[in-house]
Amino acid sequence: MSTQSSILDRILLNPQQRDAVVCDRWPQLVFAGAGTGKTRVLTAKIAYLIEHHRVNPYHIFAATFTNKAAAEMRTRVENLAGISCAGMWIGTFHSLCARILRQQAGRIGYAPSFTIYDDNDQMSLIRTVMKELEIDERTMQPRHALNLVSTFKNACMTPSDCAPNAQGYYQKEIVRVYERYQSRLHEQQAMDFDDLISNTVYLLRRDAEVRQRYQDMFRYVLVDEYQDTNTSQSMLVRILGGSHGRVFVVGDDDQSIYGWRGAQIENILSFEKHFSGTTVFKLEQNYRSSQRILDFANAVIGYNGRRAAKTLWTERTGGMEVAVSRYGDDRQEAEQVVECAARLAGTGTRLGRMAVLFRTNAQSRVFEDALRKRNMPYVVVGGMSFYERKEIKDCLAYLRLVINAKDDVSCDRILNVPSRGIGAKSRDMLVARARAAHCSMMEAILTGEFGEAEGKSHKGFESLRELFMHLREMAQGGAGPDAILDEMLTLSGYVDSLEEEGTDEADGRLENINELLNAVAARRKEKPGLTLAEFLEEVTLTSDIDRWSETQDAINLMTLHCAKGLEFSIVFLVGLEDGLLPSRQNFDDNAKIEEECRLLYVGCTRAMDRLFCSHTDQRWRFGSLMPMTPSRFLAQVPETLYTFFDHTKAAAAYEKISAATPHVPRRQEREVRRQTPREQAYDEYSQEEIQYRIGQHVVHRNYGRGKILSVSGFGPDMRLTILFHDGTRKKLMARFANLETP
DNA sequence: TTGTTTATTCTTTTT
DNA sequence: GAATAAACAA
Repeated sequence: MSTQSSILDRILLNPQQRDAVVCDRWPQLVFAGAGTGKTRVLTAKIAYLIEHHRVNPYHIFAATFTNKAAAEMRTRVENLAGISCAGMWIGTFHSLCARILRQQAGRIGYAPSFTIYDDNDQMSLIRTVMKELEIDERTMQPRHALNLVSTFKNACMTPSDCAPNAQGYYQKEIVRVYERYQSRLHEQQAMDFDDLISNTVYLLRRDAEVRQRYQDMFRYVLVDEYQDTNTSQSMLVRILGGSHGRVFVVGDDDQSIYGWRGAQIENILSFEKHFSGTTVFKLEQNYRSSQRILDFANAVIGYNGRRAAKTLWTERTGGMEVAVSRYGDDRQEAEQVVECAARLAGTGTRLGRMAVLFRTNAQSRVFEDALRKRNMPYVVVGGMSFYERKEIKDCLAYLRLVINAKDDVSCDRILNVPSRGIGAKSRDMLVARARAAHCSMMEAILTGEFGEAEGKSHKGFESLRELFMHLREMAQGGAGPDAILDEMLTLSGYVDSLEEEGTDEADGRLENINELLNAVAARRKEKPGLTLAEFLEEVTLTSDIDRWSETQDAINLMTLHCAKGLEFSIVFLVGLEDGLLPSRQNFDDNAKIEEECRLLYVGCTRAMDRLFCSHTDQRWRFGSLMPMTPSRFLAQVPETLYTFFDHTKAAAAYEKISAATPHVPRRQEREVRRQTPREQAYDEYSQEEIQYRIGQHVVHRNYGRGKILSVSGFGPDMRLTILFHDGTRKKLMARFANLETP
């Protein structure tokens, strides 16, 4: 790092960005509209502090919402300031808090190796709690209970804080569930996502010594996406940064889309109230999108009333028109979007720079089908991630139990997987024994507490005891996660039982397990000292988007939420219909409708060069065709800001959009995503696949003439529902039905 | 106790 | 239509 060159010479900043970076009057708030260089300012600020103000990197606390954003910040600071950021406090709120809590676990009655429960684990726990309290799932939905518990925690309210405010039977029951849920978590040495934040806040509030320590340590507190912070997160920022006031937050109220997760848009709108003497900056020059796209996006967000005043502008005047298309149904929508993408790929835009964005994960399916049909490579980001699969969760549960024998949720999960003759009855007996001995299920197994249980289950318990004795010994002996996982897979019989099954599904699972082994090994290579505990924490706190990178040349399919913070040359915004965007579930509440509008705005502002919006007349939902109307957000965009294409009126309109996008011969492209054996089976089958359509008339040799009501599945799994002339309705496997067309 | 069939609810969005 | 839970058979 040369002494005469300043950070400001090495990074290009406009006057507003520069003002924010060099400002030394704290606290500071930056309103950064979409595509205005938010990350650039944040990283420049850190580099500037380190280099110009000679701030020790370890005195900086920088929080983001995704690991991806954190990793990006890290590497950019490293490049800019020419230092290594290893060990620096740059991370997500959750991982930074986990780090503090592991250092201080003893102070709040936890072991440093506490387990982190994800959404799935939370659900299992709340279910067992409700069962214990004898609350019927029909009177209280576990999902709803969990949401309320989460709301309490986000506001840093303990069960005893809630109790006095609880009115009526239902609320009192909820508090009872919360109380029991929380004590079970503690007994099992586990914390859920919300606990990571709220327990840190409790710790810092209660323990003056610890508080002092971290306040001294974190002399600068920086936060990205401040509009997404919830109450506990803003409390944390206030505790850490409030005393010295050196707080720097960046955000955009127009991109607040996590209200449903407790985010308080008020945190950014009234930041100045909490932090007196705040200097406010506004970044309004957009470097991402063309003028046409920006105009369209601005019109969309204009639907909302309450906003911090700002006007985005760009030097990229003109650009291609925004297209709004109407399609007959979702299948047509998918086919045409894919066709359009293929054409554009032929004119030079790489598929990796295109994205299809939708409101719900379920919408990805039609696009996957359409893309697969054309042999085009695609990546689905989010949705059911690798680490959410059953077999992977099972493996992780085993590993968690090795570290933390108090984890009953994990024990429950693997107790009889693979089956060892321990059914519901034996399980209940184990739980009863454990409770009598004041210990956890696994602890009871390890001490042989299952006693003289007769028959099959005794053998099962005994094998579990041996397995875990062995694995725990390995872990204590310093064995790495890869070795422990490998040993567990063979000794538990997990692999054997899958191999025995021999079905395509079991093969797929085995393959996934293999991939997990590879992932652990790879991670271990990158970071040789990686402990089992660290690996598990990494896995639970890492999401699908964190691993996403644009290097693959495949079109990206993801939800609007997932797309935040990303940019693409070409964006297809699909399913812009009332009930979907805005979601029907948010119809009742105006604040929620406004959040849906912001969601659409986020989607529009992802596009750099071209934006294609679409809606359909009919869409398959819940297994039947539902009539749809265009989104109310589209209705208020002036028609001059886009070109409308009606694809329901057959060829004429279609020709028009074809002309708009130059035609190129279809290219055969290889799918980047690895195919599972199951998918290969489908592909092989589809070579000779017979096409069936809804409404098609067919003849069956036993049942006679009939009409196809619905088609489900594809390949060898394709099923047909057929209404026969005698009025009977039958569901048949297409490949066995031997249908003829009359 | 296990594996199969039937009934039910469900879809927002995720660290 | 799909995934899951309860119900049922073996």
